Amino acid sequence: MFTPTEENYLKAIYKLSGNEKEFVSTSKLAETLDTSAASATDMIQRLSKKGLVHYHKYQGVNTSPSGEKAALQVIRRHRLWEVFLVQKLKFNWNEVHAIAEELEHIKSPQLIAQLDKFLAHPKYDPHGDPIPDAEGKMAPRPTTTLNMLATGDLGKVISTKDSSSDFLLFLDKLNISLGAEIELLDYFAYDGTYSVRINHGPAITLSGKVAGNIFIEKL
Amino acid sequence: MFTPTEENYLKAIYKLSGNEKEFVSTSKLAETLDTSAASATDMIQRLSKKGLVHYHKYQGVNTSPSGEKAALQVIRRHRLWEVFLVQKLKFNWNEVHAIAEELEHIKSPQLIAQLDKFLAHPKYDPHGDPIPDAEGKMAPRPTTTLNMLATGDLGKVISTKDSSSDFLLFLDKLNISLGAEIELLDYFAYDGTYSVRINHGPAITLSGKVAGNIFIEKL
DNA sequence: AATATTATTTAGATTAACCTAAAAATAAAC
DNA sequence: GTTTATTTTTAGGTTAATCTAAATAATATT
Repeated sequence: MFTPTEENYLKAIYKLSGNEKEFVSTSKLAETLDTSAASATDMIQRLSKKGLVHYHKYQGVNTSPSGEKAALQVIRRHRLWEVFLVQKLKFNWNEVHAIAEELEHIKSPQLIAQLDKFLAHPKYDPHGDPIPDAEGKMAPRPTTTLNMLATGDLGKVISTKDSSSDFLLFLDKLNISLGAEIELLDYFAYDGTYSVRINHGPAITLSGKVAGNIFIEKL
Repeated sequence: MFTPTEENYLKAIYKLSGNEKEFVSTSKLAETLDTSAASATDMIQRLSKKGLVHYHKYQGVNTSPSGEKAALQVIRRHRLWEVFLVQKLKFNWNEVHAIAEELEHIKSPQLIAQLDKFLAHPKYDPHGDPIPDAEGKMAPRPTTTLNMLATGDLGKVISTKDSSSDFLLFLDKLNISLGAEIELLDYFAYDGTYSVRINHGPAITLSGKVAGNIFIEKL
């Protein structure tokens, strides 16, 4: 079907282009995949020839319907493996991404079907990201981040926007996990920081960057 | 460390050279790995330069100590994944080999350590083959096959010599699984077949080929 | 609007893993 | 013990995925 590299490009293009199906620039894609712009151009052209992406020279790329379908399969596999690693193998949520990056390229449909069954058909991965079903359908990603709340609002952490190991370890240190309740006490325009209470604990300060990477369901 | 292809070659060389550490011919290796003799020579020379095999032009190859260690790690990963697939994901023993061939190349030592723990440190895979521990040590492979028993002997099935899907499905049909008790009733020199009783059931006939691929512990 | 800067693509090379065909070495046959 | 057949190696080429450097297009600046 597809090589692991092709799958990685499709996934990255799909994710970067977002809900609005915006066109993704070669440089953005190359940076995401930690490769050169020349390599990205090369692969984009290969994917374009296979009809997996829409490509306009110098303008950017987009997944085509078939490319999106392929990307969603990779994302499904990735997220199911992450659930397995955390729930069954007892990994911490910051350790699973790199391993799932490898596991996601094993394409046996039976394997994924049985894994999904074994995990009791999970709907979200350990970072709160929705898992596409076998047809590629999944729950919408949340849109509200902690920094969008008004002073005095109470919210529940439902997913992380950044799932880098560093960020997740930092959240661990702050005792912020999925399901945690966060009350926004105050906003300081001067340095863009937030004063919050986590699980009804003492007031602490969060940077704007951190607050912008925590998806919240308003309560 | 090693590419998946390098690992496949090391594993094949290790297995083909057996307990006696015999030298393996290029053609045998190429046939096993379903590739050309030229490709095999190519890879043998690469592995030799890296000190992973002992190689004498036109004579054959052998794993060196470092090559053997690498091969045992791959075999360990392969067999652990097979246990997972059968015990946890409920695959039949004939379906797991191909999938484990892919999973075995994921090298995260943490992943394997946690998987091993999750599976409660299994000593044997679903075909009865011993699983090397983290240091590469494992139980010896059995030596007695069903066709070595004497008339009237009773034995227990402890592993399969051939683990091809076809053979395993055939054993399923005969109701022969690991742990089954087999009594050798008679041997017919004329066509090399055996009359046996499986789990104290009715007498049936097995070919010499089948009898030679079933490892037995004499009871 | 012309020029400078940045982004993108093309050109040309490299590496791993393969292939076929030809050459060389070993083993088998007469 | 030559000759023939087989096995193995070498030579040369291909594809996927990468790279750097050069060329071209798009964007920003003055």
